[in-house]
Amino acid sequence: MNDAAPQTRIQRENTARILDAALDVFSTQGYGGATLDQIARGAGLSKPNLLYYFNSKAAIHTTLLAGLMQTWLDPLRAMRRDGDPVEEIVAYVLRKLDMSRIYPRESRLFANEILQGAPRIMGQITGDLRDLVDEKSALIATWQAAGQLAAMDPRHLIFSIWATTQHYADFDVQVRGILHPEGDRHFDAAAVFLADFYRGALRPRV
Amino acid sequence: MNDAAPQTRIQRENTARILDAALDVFSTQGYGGATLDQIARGAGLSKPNLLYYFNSKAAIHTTLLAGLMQTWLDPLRAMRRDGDPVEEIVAYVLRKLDMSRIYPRESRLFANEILQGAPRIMGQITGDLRDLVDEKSALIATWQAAGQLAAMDPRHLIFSIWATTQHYADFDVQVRGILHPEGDRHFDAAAVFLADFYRGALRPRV
Amino acid sequence: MNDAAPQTRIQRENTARILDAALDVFSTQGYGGATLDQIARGAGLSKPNLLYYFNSKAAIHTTLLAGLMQTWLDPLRAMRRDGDPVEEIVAYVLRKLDMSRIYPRESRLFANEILQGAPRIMGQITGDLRDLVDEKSALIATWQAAGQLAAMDPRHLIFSIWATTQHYADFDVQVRGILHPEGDRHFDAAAVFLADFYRGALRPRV
Amino acid sequence: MNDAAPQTRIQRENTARILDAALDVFSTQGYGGATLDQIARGAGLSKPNLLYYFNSKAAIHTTLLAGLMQTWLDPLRAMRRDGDPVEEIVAYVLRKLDMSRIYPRESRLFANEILQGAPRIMGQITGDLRDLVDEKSALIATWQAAGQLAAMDPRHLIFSIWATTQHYADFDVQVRGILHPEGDRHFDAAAVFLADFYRGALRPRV
DNA sequence: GATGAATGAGTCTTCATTCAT
DNA sequence: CATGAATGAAGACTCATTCAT
Repeated sequence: MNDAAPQTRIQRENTARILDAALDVFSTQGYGGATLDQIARGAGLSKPNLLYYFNSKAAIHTTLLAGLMQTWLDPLRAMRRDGDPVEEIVAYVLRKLDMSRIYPRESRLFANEILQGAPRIMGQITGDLRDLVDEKSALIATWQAAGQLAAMDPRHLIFSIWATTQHYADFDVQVRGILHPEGDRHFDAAAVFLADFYRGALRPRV
Repeated sequence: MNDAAPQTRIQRENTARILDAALDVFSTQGYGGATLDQIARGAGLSKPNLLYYFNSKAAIHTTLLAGLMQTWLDPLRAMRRDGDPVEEIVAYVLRKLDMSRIYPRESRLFANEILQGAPRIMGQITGDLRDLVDEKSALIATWQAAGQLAAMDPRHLIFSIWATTQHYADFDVQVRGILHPEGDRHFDAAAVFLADFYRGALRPRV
Repeated sequence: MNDAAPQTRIQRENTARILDAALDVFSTQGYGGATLDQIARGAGLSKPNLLYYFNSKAAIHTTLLAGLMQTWLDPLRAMRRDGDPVEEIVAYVLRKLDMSRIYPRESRLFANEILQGAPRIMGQITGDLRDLVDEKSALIATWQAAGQLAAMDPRHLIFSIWATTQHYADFDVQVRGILHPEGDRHFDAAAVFLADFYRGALRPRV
Repeated sequence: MNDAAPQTRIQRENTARILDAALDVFSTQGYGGATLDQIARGAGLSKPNLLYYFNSKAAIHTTLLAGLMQTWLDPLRAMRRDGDPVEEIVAYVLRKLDMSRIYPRESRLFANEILQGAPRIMGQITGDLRDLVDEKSALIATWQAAGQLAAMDPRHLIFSIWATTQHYADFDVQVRGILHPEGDRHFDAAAVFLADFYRGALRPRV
């Protein structure tokens, strides 16, 4: 039963509960550290029943990763040529930060996969991801050539955006441990900081 | 037998080989995904012999983490009040980037620990680490008040430095997958980028 | 639902398909190695539906074995007192060989059962089978006493017939592996060989 | 620990006990029907300890089959050109029968493997085994051409010898169920029968 | 200091079977 | 008649750890 789309209501529900529980576990324990027991418990299902919906531990993990990359690229894809370059990039930063706020577990799942050497998504990295980065880097270079943006390596600029925004999801406990606890309000502070920060760094130097 | 200091030469060597192998394994597999077999194989020792040096899997992991935090803070600790604030911070960025180049496994070990919720080092985070961040944030705030630095939240600034520099260690395979392969030369490009980038962002706005 | 006779056409068909698929699986995997999944797949039914027709794995196996013994004895039963003894026995050999050609899976099912110690059909062996062998052995002894057949232990003679003829079903892959592939033509060669062979061995020595 | 030859005394002993127990189980239950629990119990070891000696269920089975084919071919290999052809073949028959008496479990293991389609030893069948059969068939043909042996297909003759002799191992429970119980004495009767039988069938017809 | 031997507790997965619809 | 859903028990195999030598 790992075909196409789920059919019945129960299937849809259980599949969703499994993926949700699996996201919890994989994103914190990593693939090797996760156990089906934890996932089954989290989903409120017996282990064999869980395996009735997904044939293996790997299948669950694969399913989670499958949709991830595309969702992950959406904010960058949405960066457009028209409009002010600096604001276009700042908007991208803020969209990406929003992803970290809304989907922190997905971010950590992704981070775990990369830390392990990306055994399952290397293809997507050197494929879709690299292509998109190449394309957007060219766009940024155009802006820079036009003097609308400070000169700097576009790829490393993109890396910096990923790093600074994902940090708030991946290193969440550290961030919270250092900032005196304030719920999720630090995301607003982060947004303010990052917007200022990137505006400062990106504005063309005279 | 993880008391005091190792005695004989063989003991010192084996302890070192175990920690080195363990660093390989824990940093890529995470704690749960790592096995003593992998570590023993990497160290060229039998599993029982490995447990002669460290009483348990947890003991090896703990030993690795123990020294880590201090080493990790050194570059920040070295940030001094005297000298030009912008350059002082840029120097810190570059020191930190160097850490990622020289100790990528340590960086990944740390990232893994945080991703898992920092169960073993939460104390150090809300202790030494927070204290140091508080202290250096105050220093940065002083500089800002003196108009020597653009105004921005000092803690989030520090987060951004951690994020952008550790990215080159933690997301190494992604970075290499996107940049067309060029050995370790991208660290130089990263240094140039980050120096420019931070100078641009930090210089006081008129 | 393994009572009386099947009722509807669909029931008859499905029962037949199940038994056919089960014969495939049990005869090659043995009882323990067979799974209901394999059988259900072979029959084109869902597992629960399969268990609607037969209450258990054991029930299917039992049903298969039940009819088997009688069919298996028919060729021997057909051996008659009248006619030439040598040709009567040769005719039995050829009938038995035909069984191996037409019902190789049944032969292998039987062989599997015996290899496992005949846990389910020991009763039939020491009952019907032994009785029939006793009866036909007496007949053969009569022929031998009359000088119409070379003297030899009648029971071991019967064993030899079973062995040589069933070999072509039970060790089919070995036979085909040694003879260079030639479809099913080797059964004709086997018939010629066995007829000659038994005539030579059985004819009274002067 | 499935390398080369066992080293220590304990290893030798346990390896032997495992293989002995495994032979019991595989030869009656087939590969799929056998469980490591049964084998471990038979060997007087815990299951993990058993897997310390052989890495997997398949490894035990492979080890058992590995030596088998060669041992199985020895009696045929020993058939020599010199001496009386009929007696040479009869001697082969009796050697082969002896194998069934002394190594009945090995015979059943082999039979099980063939019944399942020889998935693991097909290579040896179409290799060594076929080569040897080709060679000895040529020898038999020579004898027949010289008028020292009745004319008949040599390969089917060899099949008949395998069939009649292995029958006493593979169908042991059936043989014993039909013959009124008499310990192992029926092997002597079988030897007498088969010697007579093959002499009668093989002697050249006038 | 080092290794062979052993194991209890898990971990993933399969299987025969049941139940509700 | 038939299938989706569920499961307890077992099966193969792994793992951290222990013990004796």
